[in-house]
Amino acid sequence: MKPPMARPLTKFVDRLLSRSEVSTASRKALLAIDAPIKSCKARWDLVRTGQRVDYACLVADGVIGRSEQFADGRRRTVAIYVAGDMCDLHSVAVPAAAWNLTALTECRYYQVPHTGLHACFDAHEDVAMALWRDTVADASMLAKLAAVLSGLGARERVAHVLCEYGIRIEAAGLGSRSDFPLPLTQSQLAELVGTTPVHMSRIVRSLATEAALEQHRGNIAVRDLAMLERIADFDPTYLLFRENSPLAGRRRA
Amino acid sequence: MKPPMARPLTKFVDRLLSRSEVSTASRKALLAIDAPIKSCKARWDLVRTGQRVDYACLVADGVIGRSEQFADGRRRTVAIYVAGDMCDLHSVAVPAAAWNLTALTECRYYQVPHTGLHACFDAHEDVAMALWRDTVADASMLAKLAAVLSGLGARERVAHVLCEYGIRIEAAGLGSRSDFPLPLTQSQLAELVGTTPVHMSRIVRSLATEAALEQHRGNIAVRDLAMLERIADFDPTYLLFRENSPLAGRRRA
DNA sequence: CGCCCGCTTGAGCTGCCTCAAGGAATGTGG
DNA sequence: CCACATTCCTTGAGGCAGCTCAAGCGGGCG
Repeated sequence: MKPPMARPLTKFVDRLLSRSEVSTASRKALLAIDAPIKSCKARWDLVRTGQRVDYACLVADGVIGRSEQFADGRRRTVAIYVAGDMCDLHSVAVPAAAWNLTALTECRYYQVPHTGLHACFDAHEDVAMALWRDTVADASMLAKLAAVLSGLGARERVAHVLCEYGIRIEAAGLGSRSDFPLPLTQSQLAELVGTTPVHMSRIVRSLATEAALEQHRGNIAVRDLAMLERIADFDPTYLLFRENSPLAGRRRA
Repeated sequence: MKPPMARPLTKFVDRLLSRSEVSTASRKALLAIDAPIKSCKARWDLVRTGQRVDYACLVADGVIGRSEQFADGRRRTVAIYVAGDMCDLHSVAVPAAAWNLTALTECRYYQVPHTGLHACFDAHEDVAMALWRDTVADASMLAKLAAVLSGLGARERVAHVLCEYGIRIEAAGLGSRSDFPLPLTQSQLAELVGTTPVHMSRIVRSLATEAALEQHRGNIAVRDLAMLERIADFDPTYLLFRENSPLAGRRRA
């Protein structure tokens, strides 16, 4: 099996470009970074709370979740990352993790050395801003999730997560927002939206009729996207895509 | 009334130092930034969604909340900031706000020009890292809140918020974690922990007996802090204070 | 004084959780 | 190829945490 792309950071650079301007020189520097690729099975912890890392994980394939664990062992997922996402970019600034990264599906990922990122960061001011901006986007998604968790009912929360995921998948070029792969288990989704697996099942059923969801072997097709977005009260502004992008938000007078 | 300190960023620099190392030269540069001070009454929106700003708000006095608004007008608060916090540091990287900043009490705050921060950021590498690190800490609190909101009951959520707030107040030198000012309304707290004001009232009562809380004119005294922390399953690691700090976490084998 | 705002208390309703069991799909060993 | 385990989804029934609606109460302030 040959590597999926010659330059590990290709997809990540695309991601940065969806939010920031980055000069050609800076892009070259980023693409020059080399990073070993790893793979792991579902349920594997890539990083554990307290662990000190000297690389950041760039998802190449599969879905990775960031979770917090309570004393009794229960976990809650607070973010999910797909191909092209650098799921612990923050680790460059804070090497001792205060979170867990877990493979939610079988995964491949690059271990991008901090040294490489740091060098780019120092040498190219626009890279520093782009990385910072991406960190902010990540935080913005967390803030949104917190708001959604505290303010909406379970059905609306699920709808919201689906909307966000769809757009991000589209941004990553892995599908369209109305038809995309979603290789997660209902239990895993439940852990993300703060419900139980049982209730999740009922919600999915109800959304399936209301927004005309169709599921086929790990994929989701949304026939009535407008309805889904209305249920979720969804506005993609918080994803911080560039204003000229078709993915940017439109609402808010 | 004379200004509370000659250099607007004094407290902010202290804040940075609680998480990062910053050289004396860099500190001087930060302290040299000048910023106008403003004041406003409770309920005032300092920044609204969609607004474009060229300054960041540094809290001098009072409490400011970051909130997300739903289509029906309901708001949920996802973060609160006290004196010394730069509550939209992110705006340096993302000038178009995707959030609201609202004064929860009467407030004074500095409008710190982005240009000044940007200049420091460019000239001093350690400032860039420190700012990034603070952004990450902010995100870490959001992640924690999301986890707490989705995983704990209302009573536990309130306990958690109190623990976090207490430590942050202590870090800011405004009180101790077991006796601190909390000038927020029960309705405002409810908005932060995702409950209703009515239920908030009952929770406060129950915590008051369990963890021996005492309230006296806008202040809270926690007689049984250990109990409160146990209820909340609280571990301050996620606040990312320096490891040698008395505020850093200890748990997690 | 009277108004408004924040807190409290009560009573009834409901969204969601819990517990429990059964079924489909996939994998594993004999 | 079949017996069996495991994982995931589904469905039902009962219970509770927390919401809603409604009313009363105290304090600050015009």
